[in-house]
Amino acid sequence: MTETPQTRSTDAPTLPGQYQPGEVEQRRYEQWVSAGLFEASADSDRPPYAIVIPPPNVTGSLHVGHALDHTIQDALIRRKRMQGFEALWLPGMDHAGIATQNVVERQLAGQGLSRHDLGREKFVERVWQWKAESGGAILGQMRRLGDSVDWSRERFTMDEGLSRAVQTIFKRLYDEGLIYRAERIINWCPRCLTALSDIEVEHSDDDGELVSIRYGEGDNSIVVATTRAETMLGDTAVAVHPDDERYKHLVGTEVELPLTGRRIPIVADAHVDPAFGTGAVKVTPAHDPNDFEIGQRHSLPNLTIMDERGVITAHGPFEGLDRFEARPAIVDALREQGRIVAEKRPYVHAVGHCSRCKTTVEPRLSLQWFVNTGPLAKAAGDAVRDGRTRIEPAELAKRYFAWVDNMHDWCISRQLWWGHRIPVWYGPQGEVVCVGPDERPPGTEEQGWRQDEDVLDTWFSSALWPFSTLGWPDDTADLRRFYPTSVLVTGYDILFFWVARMMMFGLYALDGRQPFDVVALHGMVRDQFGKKMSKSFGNVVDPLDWIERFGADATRFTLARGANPGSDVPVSEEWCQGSRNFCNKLWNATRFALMNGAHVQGDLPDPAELSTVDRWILSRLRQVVGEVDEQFEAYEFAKVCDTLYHFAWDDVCDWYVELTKPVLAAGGPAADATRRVLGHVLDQLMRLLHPVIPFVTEELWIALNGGGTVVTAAWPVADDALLDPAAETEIAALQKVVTEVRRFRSDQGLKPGQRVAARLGGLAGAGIAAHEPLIRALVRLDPAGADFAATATLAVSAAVTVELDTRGSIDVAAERARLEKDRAAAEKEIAQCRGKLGNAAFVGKAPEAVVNKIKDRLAAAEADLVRVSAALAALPS
RNA sequence: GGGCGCGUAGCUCAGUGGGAGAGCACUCGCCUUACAAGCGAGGGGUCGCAGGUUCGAAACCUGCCGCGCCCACCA
Repeated sequence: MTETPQTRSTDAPTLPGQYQPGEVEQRRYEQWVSAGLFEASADSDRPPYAIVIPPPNVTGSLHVGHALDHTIQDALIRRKRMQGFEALWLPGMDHAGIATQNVVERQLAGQGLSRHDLGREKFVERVWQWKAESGGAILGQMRRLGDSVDWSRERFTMDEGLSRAVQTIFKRLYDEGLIYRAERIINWCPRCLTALSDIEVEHSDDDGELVSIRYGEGDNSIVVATTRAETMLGDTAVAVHPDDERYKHLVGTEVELPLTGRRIPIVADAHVDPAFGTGAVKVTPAHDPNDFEIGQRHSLPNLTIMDERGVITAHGPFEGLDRFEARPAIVDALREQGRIVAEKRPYVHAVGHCSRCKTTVEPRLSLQWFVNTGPLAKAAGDAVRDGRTRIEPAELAKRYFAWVDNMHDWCISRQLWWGHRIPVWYGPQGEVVCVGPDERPPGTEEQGWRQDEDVLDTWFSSALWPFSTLGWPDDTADLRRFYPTSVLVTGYDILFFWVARMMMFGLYALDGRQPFDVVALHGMVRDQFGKKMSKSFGNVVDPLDWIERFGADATRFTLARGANPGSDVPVSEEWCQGSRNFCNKLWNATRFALMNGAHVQGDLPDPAELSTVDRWILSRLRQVVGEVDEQFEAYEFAKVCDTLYHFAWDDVCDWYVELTKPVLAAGGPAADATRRVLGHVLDQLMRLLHPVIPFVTEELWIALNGGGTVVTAAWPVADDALLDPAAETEIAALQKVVTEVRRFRSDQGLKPGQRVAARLGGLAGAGIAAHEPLIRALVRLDPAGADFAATATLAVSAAVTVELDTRGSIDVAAERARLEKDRAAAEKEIAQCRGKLGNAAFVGKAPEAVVNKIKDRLAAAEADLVRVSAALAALPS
């Protein structure tokens, strides 16, 4: 890429000709932090506005999805801060139990070590080391992004205070019977060697094979269908539906289980679907959740035939085989005995995988801790139903309800070392004691007491985040002031993982007070074709890379500009370049202002003393402030960006700045007034854009104001006194003339610099007579002299005509083609409007405003037709 | 299997009952003294298909086709 700065020697700039973000950003960020601008106070009298950051995992560095998440939060926080709220954005990180442990275990594996080689204590020490490195990198990235977080309140889920919160709520739930220990079938990862909750399991459709196996002999035999033949070693029954006539005579009898010699009963259970397979199900209570339920109902033994690594432990020829080796081996053995009745392969069915390592999950019977989610989930659902918490966009609330209304109990114990250890001690006499945060263990190891080896699911501590970070369980000033937090910003992908659980625990711990008033959900960052980012695809964006090349502002603007509520955000390098260009546009507009002596000085002049052009831009500004406010309140960040982009680029740069040039050049009081308006408009524009692109706006705002900081400058207020419809109409008419003349010049190949003598007619009729000098300046028209010889007459509107002396022949054919196109368009419009107005049903039923609009359109089209026809007739042949 | 959503310009997406839009890409012309990371002008869409409701449908309803996501213990 060759991007050579081009600075003109004729410039005497206050600012360099191009915006260089790198230099500005780091300097400004350090200034903001050292000035304490991001620190919130718990005892100011401003209204509170608080956001707790979704704590990034300490598993690595921030990706572009975090950059999106942070940009949105920072924009919300910065705007509220400017609006005079006591704005707290609380930063922190998550220990991310299984994920982080996996990262460190992989590092160890690189050295040929396992965590067991180090032992629990050393291993945990090692993870803390990793946390320090990774966490440091993350904090650095947040600074580069410009996150206006309160660093004095940074938290980590394994801080002492947060660990106390964990222990406190565990004890409370335990004492109330909402946490219990039970032997259940849970999701087990044979590679991570730990239990997983339902949501840590991803289902995918995998190829398997469905085999039908004959159990027993002759008339008393029964055929079962299964995709998991290897578990037959652990079968303790066969189940059929109670109403299934085919098998009624067999219920209560026993069959011999092949390969084992064991005899197992045939039971009737309503769970069985008679229409599926053979209508008979092998029952393996220790290795299948449904079978476990059946086993419970029929008092069947639970026969475990696999160890924690998925290796067969049942005595016999298959002992020692991995579960995936055992399956074909057992099918082969059964086939040799002639017991395979039918095979169907491939048979596609849903299989669960560990969300961390993708290993196929094994249902496993084991003793684990659970949260009884019933009452908690009910409360979490109700809080959204009754509006205490609002989900944005509202459509996603359906997913939330579907989840909380059907929640299973939550398995919270993990056979890991990195995390909050379960605060339960077991005594020599079988005692079980849950220890509260300020209590001592009930006895020593020497006395035969030992603490539960397991740690808690990482989501247990993150579920407390909105209040543990504010000091709960203590009644702190922060908690009183900032809870409930104002809004939670996160991706829809963790609506269940995290949001629902924060709702459950927040409502429980704080007596029905919701953890946040609003949940604002955004989507995932994708590439420019809407494809998911993945390393194998090579389309992953590193936010730091963009920040270095285009600036943090450009990166943020690119993300915010794609952020429609709840939907995915496509980004590309080209778009980021466009954002960088936008920042540069702002830079140069300000540079122009400063070069012309425009900066912020006192209050605006009275509107009566201002030119139409000045009143027009102020009116536009007023409208933009209103729109942006609405869009911010609706979390429509893409629209905020779009509105401001077009206001800045189209209205301010392309029109207002161009219109001010002749005025400024002329000097005098008019120029003074315009300078003040230009300074004001840019000042307000920087404020409006500051939440999204904080750095460049700070730099330019300071340049315009001669000091201070936009970080705490007041957010613009929509002032109706600035609305000026008359000025807007006038400038629209002016724009039409200018555009039309430019169109002609372009079509005719007239060089942009070439001056043309012209006579403008009908400006007074259009109410823009006063703007004639501006129009002439913008399209380089000179007054017509004595030797004026019109070679083209442009009919710009019904009123306005422009006669041009091009001193040469014009391209008549091109102009005719253009006019005929216009005529066709006008005729079509006329026919359409007349059709409508001739329709009695339309005129009778449509609202009057709509009918009037059609009438106006018809009148305009008719006038257009007259004008175009006249122009056509006037064309030389 | 259940649920949700999407299909509008080459690409990514706004638009949700009354004249088809934006950014990027594309074409043409320009170093016009803020900005070539720029300026001006322009081309391009029977709004997935088929019915229906309505004076009027890109939008509302039904069906179909195509795509995506979430949830799920049918072996």
